[in-house]
Amino acid sequence: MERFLALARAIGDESRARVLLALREGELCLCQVIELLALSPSTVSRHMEILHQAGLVERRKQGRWRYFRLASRGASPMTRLAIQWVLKSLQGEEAITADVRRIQCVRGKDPREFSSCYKAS
Amino acid sequence: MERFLALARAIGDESRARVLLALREGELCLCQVIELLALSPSTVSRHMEILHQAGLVERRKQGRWRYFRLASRGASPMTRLAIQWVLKSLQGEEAITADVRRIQCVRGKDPREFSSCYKAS
DNA sequence: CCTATAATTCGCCAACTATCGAAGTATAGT
DNA sequence: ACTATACTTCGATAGTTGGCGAATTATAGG
Repeated sequence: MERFLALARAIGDESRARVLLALREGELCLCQVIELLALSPSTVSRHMEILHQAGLVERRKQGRWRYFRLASRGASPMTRLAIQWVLKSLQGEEAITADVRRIQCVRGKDPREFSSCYKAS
Repeated sequence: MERFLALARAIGDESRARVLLALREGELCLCQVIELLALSPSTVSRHMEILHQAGLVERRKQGRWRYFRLASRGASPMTRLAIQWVLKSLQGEEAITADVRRIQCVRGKDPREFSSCYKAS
């Protein structure tokens, strides 16, 4: 029950829900999420910690960067149900498609390249 | 997006999640839910209002009693996905099966009969 | 009418949450 | 070593949430 409530509460925040949808297209590092949400690094770090604690995202560290991706293989059934629910429910939402568009230009790029990329859009 | 967040937040509370699972077996009136959760009437009334605002439950008034049931036919796809998610995720949880057992004795009965029924278990 | 029961509304309080900025850690490049 | 960038941790603060009891409304039955 506690695990389920942690999932629901992690999802029930607009910023975190947006991150989950953004991660559907592939992993992002923290600084990319910071740009996406336009929140302070400390706040975003906390959001990602909550998503990780709930089991919704997996993390890896590479050099200076911390990358996040949706939990998938290896995740518990309850976690996978939660991810499927949020993806299915929010797919097509205007706020989400706008995020996907804005984040397009930094997908897969080396973090050192995209610093000026967001300012344009 | 707001509607989705309201769904997630409504579900992300232990008492409200328990109510949703209890309603799976059929409608309950407020006083039955009060007994089930062992919380004050005002608190439970507020919980049910939140579930109703989110679209998760429908209400009807009959005499002195306010009955609640899961939203089903007529509910939006987003709402139905949320209900399916919580039912699927929590089915079999110990806390839930205990609730189902405790509430068995008042299912369908006239509310005037079940006042002493809970005290036994 | 009067009473009892069911439910709602309101105001209060304690606990939790989202946010920030400041300070600290970690890593890469010079 | 020094600097710059990425990230984390901590403390403060404003806002939200969940709980209660008291007061109110609604309905049923003497």
